[in-house]
Amino acid sequence: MQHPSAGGGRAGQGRNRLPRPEAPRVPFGGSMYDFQKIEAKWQERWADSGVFEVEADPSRPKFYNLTMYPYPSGALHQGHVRNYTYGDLLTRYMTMRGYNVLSPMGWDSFGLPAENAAIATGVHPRINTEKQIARMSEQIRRLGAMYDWRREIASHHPDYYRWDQWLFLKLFERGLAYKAEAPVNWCPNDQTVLANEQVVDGRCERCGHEVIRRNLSQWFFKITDYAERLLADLDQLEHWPERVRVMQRNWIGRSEGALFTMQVDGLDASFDVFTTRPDTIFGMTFAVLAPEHPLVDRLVAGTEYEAEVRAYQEKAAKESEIDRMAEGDKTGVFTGRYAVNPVNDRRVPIYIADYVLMGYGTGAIMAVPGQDQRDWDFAEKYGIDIIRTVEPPADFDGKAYVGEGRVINSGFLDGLDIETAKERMIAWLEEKGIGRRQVQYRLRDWLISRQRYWGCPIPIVHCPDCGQVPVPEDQLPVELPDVEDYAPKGRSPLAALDSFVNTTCPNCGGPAQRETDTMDTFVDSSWYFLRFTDARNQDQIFDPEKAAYWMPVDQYIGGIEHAVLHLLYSRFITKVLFDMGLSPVEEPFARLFTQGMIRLGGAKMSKSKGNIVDPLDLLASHGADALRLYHLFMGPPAEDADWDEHGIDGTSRFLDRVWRLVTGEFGEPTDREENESDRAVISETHRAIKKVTEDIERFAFNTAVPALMTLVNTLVDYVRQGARRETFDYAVEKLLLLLSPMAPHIAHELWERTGHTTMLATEAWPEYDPELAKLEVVTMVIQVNGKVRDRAEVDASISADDAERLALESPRIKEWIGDGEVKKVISRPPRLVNIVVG
RNA sequence: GCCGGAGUGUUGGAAUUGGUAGACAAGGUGGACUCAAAAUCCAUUGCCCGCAAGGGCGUGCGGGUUCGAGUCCCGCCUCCGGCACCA
Repeated sequence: MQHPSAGGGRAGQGRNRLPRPEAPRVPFGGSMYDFQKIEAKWQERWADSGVFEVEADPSRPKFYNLTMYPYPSGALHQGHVRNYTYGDLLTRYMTMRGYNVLSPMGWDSFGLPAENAAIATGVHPRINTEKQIARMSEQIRRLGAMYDWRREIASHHPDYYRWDQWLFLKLFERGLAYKAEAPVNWCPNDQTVLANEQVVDGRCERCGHEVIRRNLSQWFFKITDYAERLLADLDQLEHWPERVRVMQRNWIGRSEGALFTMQVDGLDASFDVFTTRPDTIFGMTFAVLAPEHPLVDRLVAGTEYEAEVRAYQEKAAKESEIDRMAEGDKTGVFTGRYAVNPVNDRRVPIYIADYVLMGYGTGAIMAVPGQDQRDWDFAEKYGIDIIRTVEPPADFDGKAYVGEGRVINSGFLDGLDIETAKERMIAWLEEKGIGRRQVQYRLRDWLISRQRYWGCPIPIVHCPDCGQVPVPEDQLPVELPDVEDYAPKGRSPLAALDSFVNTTCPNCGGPAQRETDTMDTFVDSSWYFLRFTDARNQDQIFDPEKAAYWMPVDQYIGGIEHAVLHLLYSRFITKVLFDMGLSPVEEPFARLFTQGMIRLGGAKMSKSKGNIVDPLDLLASHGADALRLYHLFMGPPAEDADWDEHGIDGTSRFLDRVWRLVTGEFGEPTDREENESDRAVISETHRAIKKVTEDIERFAFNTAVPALMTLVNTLVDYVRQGARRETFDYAVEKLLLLLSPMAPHIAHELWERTGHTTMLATEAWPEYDPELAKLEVVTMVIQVNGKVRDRAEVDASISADDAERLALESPRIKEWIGDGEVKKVISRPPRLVNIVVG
């Protein structure tokens, strides 16, 4: 079973496994160039040249350009095309700018689709996966997207996942990986547990099935230890989209408040509560425990309330998240016990209710209906007292009051503003030793074990005597064995394989059993960008020196769907590796770009909806350059875009015009004297260089393409009207340089056909001359009272006075002024003069 | 509910700092070429009035600031996304 990159050969080795379709396209007239042939030719040349194969070289400026590595589904879709088109444009552009550009590609190749296919067909996921990888890498090559394929990685390969296991052991050593029993999210369809991040609206992020809650013993990564750093460092990520940072901030969910202990009246028991409103403790009229709270049993054992409480607990346990939230109306039951409010010794009833979640804070709350709408709803329903501790405004007619105001009914806090009262109360709690200041996060630990086959085995041995024993590093990788039956039965298929499970304890040598769960595939992807810096290293996860040169990723491009999944996990793991002294950076991705989705008829393209526009068909009918160019042209890269079936015809026509322009079909230039029209062409060429360069820098590819179209339209007119050879050749040369990152095949072919012996990809990006780029003559608008009434062609360097004079002399303007009085003239040469008439 | 983003021709979109609204495409219409069609080329294409010259209106809605607002401010509406019984 050959790893896709095994042998370390050049990209050429795997090429052309799929036959290139014959050009079935109805060409636009007889002049259509043979893009199929040209694409094949240049893809081979680029691969053979090794231009995009790079090494760390501290003497040169680096640019690490990364697109999110794909799951090898076997079929390239438009989202991939958009992604790789943007990425490749930058690879080529930055290469021409003189950077040492690292652009690697790999495969996120563990995961459920391959395994589910295996269950259906009986074919081993490895066989399927590697077939898909071969197909997809071929398809990516056909886009003309260039990568350093020598660095190709695939997460299902033991050379890769042994470092997943190594990483796991390092986290285990540091106390950042632990196994614990907890209520977890279980997807009955995928037959596995899920991390919180992988549950969306109570449903499995993958398959959409409703998730249920189960108490299971699972492996976690302690990402909560890094909550504060993950939150604080978001501020440094100024080149990330604001909305991704907001999503992560929301997800981490930091809140400040106080934690304090309440005694249960008449029982030697207490429980802690967290509140963000310590200023309102005097208003507490009841307390609520989550149904799963461990204290509940003791509260009700042997009392008349026991039966009802147990019934409620069972009901809550059975309900899915969706059911719980759908109910709207708050429910709960009284436990028959009272807690003592520490600030005034008031006895308050203790309820259990499912609106209090075991997973957040302490799983118990003080309830202050006067200042909390949820508590108000509950108090109203169960007839519990309501005490306001913040004075609402006179005109307030709502229920719970959560706004600003003066504190009332609160003993020593009365009269204070809320903020001061909070501080005062925290100080009081600390002084009395019953509470303290507390920062609480919404973020939970990352549940990383999965009860599925096609993933990285967790390198732990369970020994009856020694407990959890890590597999020694020199015994890695723990290889994923072949199994007969992939179907999950509530536990990993590996558990059925005695030869895998039964082993000896690395510690005492006694009989022991292997952990049979596999790791979440997001573990694989949380450090792959570091592996790319040193992908073939057999001795280390990566060489820190190489990582020091390449990291951080300068530009990361991918979908928004990973805003709080992959992008949060990667930040966490990078910080851990930083703390271990391996990663040179704490933040892996300096710049992040999240591309919009491609839709068709307003809906996301998907196989199930049957609204797929297959890029492979377009590669055959219009070619890679036209396809790439249309993706660039479609709209702002960050925004969703609707696929227009005619759109690619437009970019295809454009390329055809370029071809005919350069090959002389619109006319041949001549050797004549230079005149005004030649200087205008030079000037426009420089403006195009300026525009395209600036637009690429600001990720405005959708306006960079029109800049080239405009230049081409001008050059077509120019050559038809009799171009001067020297000027024409100059403009065409710049045009091809500018076009090369966007439509590389045609640009390279025409570069060669215009007599260049160098490879376009390694030419320097053109510079523009600001003087030449200036317009000599511009259209100045003349307004009267803000309305355009006349226009004049003026010298671009016209003075304000001259512009004003010219405007006032215009016969049409004179007419508009009539006998009105000119009160003011605003002269903004050379664009505009506005005459204010009273 | 809280937070973030967006509303511009028939369509995708452009207008980077307040200064010609609609670049560039797509689609439409008319024409040239052709036996015909495709392709290509030319013209035209925001709405209304007008034979024309020209004029009026126009960037979700209502106000405001300004000589001048798609752009800035205030108040709404609609859509998209995130978080949400998180104490």
